[in-house]
Amino acid sequence: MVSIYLCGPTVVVPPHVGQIRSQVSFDILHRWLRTKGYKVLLCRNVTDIEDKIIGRSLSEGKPWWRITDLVYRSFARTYAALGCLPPSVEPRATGHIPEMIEMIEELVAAGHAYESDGNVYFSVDSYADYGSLSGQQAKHMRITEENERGKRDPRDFALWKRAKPGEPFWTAPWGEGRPGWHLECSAMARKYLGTEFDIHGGGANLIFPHHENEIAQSRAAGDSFARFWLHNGPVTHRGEKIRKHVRNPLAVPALLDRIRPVELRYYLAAAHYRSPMEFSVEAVEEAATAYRRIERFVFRVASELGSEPGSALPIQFSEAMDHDLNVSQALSAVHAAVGEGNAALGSGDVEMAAAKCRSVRAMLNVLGLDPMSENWARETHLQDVEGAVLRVARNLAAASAAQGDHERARVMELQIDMALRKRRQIKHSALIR
RNA sequence: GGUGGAGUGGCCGAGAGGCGAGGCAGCGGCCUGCAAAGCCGCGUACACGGGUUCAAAUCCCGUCUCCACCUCCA
Repeated sequence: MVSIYLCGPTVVVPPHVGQIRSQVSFDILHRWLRTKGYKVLLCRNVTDIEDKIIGRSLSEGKPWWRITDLVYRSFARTYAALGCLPPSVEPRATGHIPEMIEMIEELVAAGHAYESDGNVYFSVDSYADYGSLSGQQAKHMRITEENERGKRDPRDFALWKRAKPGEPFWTAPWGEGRPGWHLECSAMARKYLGTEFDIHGGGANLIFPHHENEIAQSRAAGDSFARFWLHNGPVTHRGEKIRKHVRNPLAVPALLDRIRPVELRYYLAAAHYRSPMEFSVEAVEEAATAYRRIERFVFRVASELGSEPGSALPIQFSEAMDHDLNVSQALSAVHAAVGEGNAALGSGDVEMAAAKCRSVRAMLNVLGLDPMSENWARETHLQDVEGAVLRVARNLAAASAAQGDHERARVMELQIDMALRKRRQIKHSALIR
């Protein structure tokens, strides 16, 4: 059994590509561990109370829970659309206030935290190993000047934040307020995974301060906490990090109106999870072209010979996956099998073609990219319909031409052409915006 | 200022001392009534300058450029 704590979303605005990349990366880890025969206990939190949520709530005049509810659903739909397996547990911060208060009390009792004017801070000085994950050293840290009153050390961070007038609050021994972000994860990890677990994952941007602070809190409270840390690389766009905005052109729900989810997943999966990625229209289109070749092979074999998914994986594939989830290299085994399968089809070796197809599907299944899996079925059917309509239209045009009605044939061809061009345009324009 | 990471052929993107990952695009060929699809073939790339080594994209030293983090950001 492998226990994993994965940092989930702060549900304030719908997911952007960077957040989705993180989930896809860890979904592949999840699938690979399962493939290797491990049971996986995956805990992915939802941060549903936080400054920006309160900010949106106040500026839009909606209750905070209405915003988090809507945005949570957007995340859930997006994860599902991209074929991410659901976590074993998905705890919300606001559902675990008692556990958090209990942990804060432990930290206060142990001398690692102190109360100051209704806030409770973690005392960084009290934890000797602070900085061990990120390599950050206290003496070099930049210090911001705002709101430091009440802290003994500017680096100390909040475990409990006193509510300002009009803000949502919960009642604790220190008064009315809400938990600090970092603490949520420590408390929920302990509740669902115990005091020691195998892997803690998240985006590299969380290493400092979030994960550093989690370690400090949990260890100071006596937990061993995570044995291994995995961080996925950032996604940039036009040379910069993708920022969260309510109206974000790279919000995934909007992208999915125009990009097939499976192609977005292929694109995000194809680079090594730790590499930085520069998101661009061209790169996604290239990835999509590559995926479609794989997909065509699978559909062709399935329609001609039928296909059930295989389970045997080529050794190159398994070795690549075992080597720190080298999906790029693993995909080269997929492409090799597709090429061999197509060649077998060409030479009429149906046994070989069917075998290669099983192999391809087994590999793609590990990556969550099997075109015949349930995930993509709806999309696949739509594509089938589209293909069928197109074939009929082309046949009609050809028939008209054969009967000598070239005028009519020409009109039909133009109409088909226009429809295809329109489809392409929609795909492109949406990405650029 | 500190910390972490990156610079690979037209493009995307692995690799990390010796055999040119793979994909996309391009070119040539095969197949096909044409086209599409498919198959086969075609590339001496590793930011720059030094060094180590029989051998460097890979190790060492230096330089440049870029990104992320040091803000409740995946």
